[in-house]
Amino acid sequence: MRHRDDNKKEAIIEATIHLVNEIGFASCSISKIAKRARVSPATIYVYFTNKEDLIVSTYVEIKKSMGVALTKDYDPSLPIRDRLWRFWTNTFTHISRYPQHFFYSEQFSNSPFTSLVKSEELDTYFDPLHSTVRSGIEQKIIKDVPHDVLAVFMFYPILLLANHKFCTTFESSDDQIRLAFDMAWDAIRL
Amino acid sequence: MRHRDDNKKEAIIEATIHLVNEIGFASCSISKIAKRARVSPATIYVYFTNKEDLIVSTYVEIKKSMGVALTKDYDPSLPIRDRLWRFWTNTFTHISRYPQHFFYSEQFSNSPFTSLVKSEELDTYFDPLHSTVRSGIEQKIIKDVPHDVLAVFMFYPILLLANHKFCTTFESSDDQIRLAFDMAWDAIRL
Amino acid sequence: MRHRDDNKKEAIIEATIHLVNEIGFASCSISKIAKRARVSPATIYVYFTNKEDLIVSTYVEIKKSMGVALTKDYDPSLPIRDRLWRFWTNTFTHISRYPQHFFYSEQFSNSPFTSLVKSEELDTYFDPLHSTVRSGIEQKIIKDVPHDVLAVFMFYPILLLANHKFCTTFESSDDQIRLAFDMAWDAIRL
Amino acid sequence: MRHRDDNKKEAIIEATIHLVNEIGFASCSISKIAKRARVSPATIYVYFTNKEDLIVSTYVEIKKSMGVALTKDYDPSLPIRDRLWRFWTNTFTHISRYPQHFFYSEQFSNSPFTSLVKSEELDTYFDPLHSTVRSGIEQKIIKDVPHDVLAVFMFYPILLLANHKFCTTFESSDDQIRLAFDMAWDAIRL
DNA sequence: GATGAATGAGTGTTCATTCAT
DNA sequence: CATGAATGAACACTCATTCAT
Repeated sequence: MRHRDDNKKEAIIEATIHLVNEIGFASCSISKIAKRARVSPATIYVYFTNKEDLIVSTYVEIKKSMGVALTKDYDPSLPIRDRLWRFWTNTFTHISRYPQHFFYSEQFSNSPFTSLVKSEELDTYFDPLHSTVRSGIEQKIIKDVPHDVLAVFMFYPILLLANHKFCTTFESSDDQIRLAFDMAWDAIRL
Repeated sequence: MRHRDDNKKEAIIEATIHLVNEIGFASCSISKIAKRARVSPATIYVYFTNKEDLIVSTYVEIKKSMGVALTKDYDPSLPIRDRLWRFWTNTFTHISRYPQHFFYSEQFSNSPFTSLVKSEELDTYFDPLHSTVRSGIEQKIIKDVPHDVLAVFMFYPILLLANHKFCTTFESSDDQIRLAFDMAWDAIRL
Repeated sequence: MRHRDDNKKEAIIEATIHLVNEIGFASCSISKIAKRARVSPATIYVYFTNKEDLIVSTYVEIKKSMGVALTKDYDPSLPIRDRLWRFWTNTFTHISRYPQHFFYSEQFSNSPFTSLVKSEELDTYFDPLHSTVRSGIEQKIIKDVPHDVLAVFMFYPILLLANHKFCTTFESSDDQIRLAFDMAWDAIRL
Repeated sequence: MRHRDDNKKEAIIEATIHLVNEIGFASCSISKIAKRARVSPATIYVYFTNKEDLIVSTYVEIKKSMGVALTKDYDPSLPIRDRLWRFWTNTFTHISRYPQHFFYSEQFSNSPFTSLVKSEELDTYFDPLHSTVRSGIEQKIIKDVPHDVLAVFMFYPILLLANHKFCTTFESSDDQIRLAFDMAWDAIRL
């Protein structure tokens, strides 16, 4: 018996991401994905139970790798602001490197598929962010508002700035990234 | 000859918006919309040249009415911060009143259809925002960064906060709205 | 009460012929014809009971005008061969002048609509041909075979030769027309 | 994996031919063909890329088998007239055996689809005809006119005579076939 | 007479999925 | 494991025709 070919699974996921980038979510069909990944449509059903599973799994994969990238050099001994700065720049670097992954997750987040993701499964990857924010609040450095409100000013801006559909003028130069971070920091700091 | 029934066109647009809210953009088909609007699928093609036209037109309609709502009590004699505050609260009020319109435009913005909107056509509706930001910068009240970067901290946050998919804890109470505005203001003010 | 507008009826028929030439029989729809004729689809139903009627009537119109053209200078006092020669050249002249009509009738003849034409209605227009052939046989100048077999060699060749789909090399020069007539004459003469 | 069922492809082609005979080219839809062939409409797209491909392929298939039938006993050592006689009778035999194929190709030839056939692909099947005509001309037995003009008198008459829409009186008796051949021969011989 | 609105039935085609190999 | 064949259901869209004006 042959083993499951992880290359094949990965090829399918990569094909999904690229196709979504090229033709959009709605026009993305199993057969097109199969053609792009150079496998048979039936093969996709070896690795995923159905289209929904493929699309959600692809998202989860993207989010996981993003979580890993964000927190790769997490150092709880650093000051709050420096820790946040690292998250900020790591996010930018990661998005710049994998813009297609970013675009996919943007489309996914605004689709009804979102509700199918078990968020606990992903949350652990972003624990360092939560810890940092939590201690920031405890140390009276950061405003004492719910985490998701803070996220609106500290993390979503990166996604918006990196998205050329929304921000046509923003260039990911070091200067601009630092400037935007200062704005985010001004928003959340006490 | 029968005369054109504007109610019918509106019914089609409303059906589109509601369906997108219920089943999402991708699964939204002409025949489902027709059923929802209680017209024949063929009738949709009397009012719109094709599906794309229907979807884009619906978005434009939503955006226009949003623009009108935002700027309805625009008063250029007010201080910058007060003007922004009005935009902020108007947006919240409008989104709370028409959450479905809001959800539709969120999905639309993250779809490949976005590129089909002639943005100039809509821009005029949001001119007061641009003027306000511009004079804020001139008066050295607001940071001198590109408008879309400012928007990331001043306008998109409202959309995110109002979106219960992203912010599960945020309640649109007056207190919270004011608090969030303060954060936005801290981000952009000099 | 307005009178029936013959211009309008004619415009519809002309539009039908031209459209068939451009996009073919199968793709020819009432609404396209209406657009081409600059009338409303509903107007077509003022002049024709349905699509079938329109298509058959158009064919009949074409055939009638062809019959008239063929026999316009019919002179029963001329010798058989000269009479046939006039039919022959008249046909060529007419087809060259109205190639679109010719193409339409070719498509029509090979469709199941043909069976709907009351051939007697048209036959009278071609009586001179039949008389000529009949006296040719009686005078032992033409072979004594059924008229439609004679037609296969004396009349259809013109249609085929004039049809550039079948005959790519045939040029309607006087020489070639005379040469082809000689061949036809050789086939049927005793 | 299931293996491709050639019977299925043939069934689709046969269904196409028969339907065209029954209801005509224009009203022939994919779903009707599918129903006739007892397959799903989708299955047709396994074997043909689209409707056009199906229709053209069907024609090419018919033409090929006709070419083979015409030239099956081709013998270049026979006299010109005898060779032509064989083509003539072979054509008649073939058309009588497969009248539906004949009717299909007549309809096809007068449709806009004709232009899609790569004629070179088919020409080779009819090479013996061209050789025969060519040597007939060289030997000064046949008139020195373009091949397609000769075809108008030597080959198309068969199609017309066999077509009961055009020739209602012609019976495919040996006598009549021989008589018609004599007429054709008179037309082209020197 | 003339028309644009309106539609049920149909178009060609693609879909997600299953099946047999 | 891997696949091309096969399909019912759905897709966006157009059809010929009728209706109210």
